[in-house]
Amino acid sequence: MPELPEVETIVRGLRPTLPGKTIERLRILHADVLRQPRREFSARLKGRTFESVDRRGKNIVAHLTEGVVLVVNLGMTGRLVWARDETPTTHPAVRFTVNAGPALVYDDVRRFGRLEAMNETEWALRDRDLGPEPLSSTFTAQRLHEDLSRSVSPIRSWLLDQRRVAGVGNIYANEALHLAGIHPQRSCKSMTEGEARKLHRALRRTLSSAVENRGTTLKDYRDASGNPGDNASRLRVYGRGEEPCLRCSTRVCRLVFGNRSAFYCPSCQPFGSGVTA
DNA sequence: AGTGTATCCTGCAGGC
DNA sequence: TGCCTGCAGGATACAC
Repeated sequence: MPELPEVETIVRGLRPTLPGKTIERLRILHADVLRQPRREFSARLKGRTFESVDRRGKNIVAHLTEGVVLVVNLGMTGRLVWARDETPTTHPAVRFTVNAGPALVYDDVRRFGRLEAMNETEWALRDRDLGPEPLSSTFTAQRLHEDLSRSVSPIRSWLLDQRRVAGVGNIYANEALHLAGIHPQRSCKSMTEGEARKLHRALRRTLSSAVENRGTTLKDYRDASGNPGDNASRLRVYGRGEEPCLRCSTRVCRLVFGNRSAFYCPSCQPFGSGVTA
């Protein structure tokens, strides 16, 4: 659910309010969202003060005093929200009581999300396994083309692999491939330099415009204040199976592989040429 | 190395 | 109304 634009929106919402807050108490209502024993999680965080909040891929990364790093991956339905009356939390899993203002609540219907408190060294190791940030200057069309040339995976599967590119999920992978005119099952190494450049541009455009629209809310996603995003109406193919392509009116197809739905326009994204390269 | 499959969970929509 | 099935934005472990 929450991909790069949604996590970025949450982080931007937390930035003005979270730093300076000290965790006074933690209540763990569902320990299965923790990646470590609950006592260790609590001991590392209790009494620490938030200093900054960042995003890495789909992870919220909060830095606290004494070198403690809180990493939150929201899974499908996770939310990190301030507990206020206008944004009721239906499935709270962890509640952080802070020294001033409302509590910070990790709420997650399906509990696929994960939280972990670690030190800087542990975080550096985790960070190293993630691919480049698609909106950063280190992510170039040339690098993308080189990386693609080493894989025989279908391009959609490759885009979802967080070790290749960090932050892309099923919605934006499908959207970017449509914008780039590339079939989701095309093999990575069949990608020409021109196609890699198109895909590079499509990824950046798709993700940055979704950030501007504060993320895509299909059902569950909410920002740190509990508000939905505005990007859902901008989706061109995701969730639009059987509906006409907004570009050419051909019926959008739905295909399942890698255990996920892929949506594409067979006319704008032909499987066609270059497949067996 | 890569892929398909199952798994962790709950909720919702659709068919009967 | 109830029951059943399939589906959902993610990550990971397993066998092959």
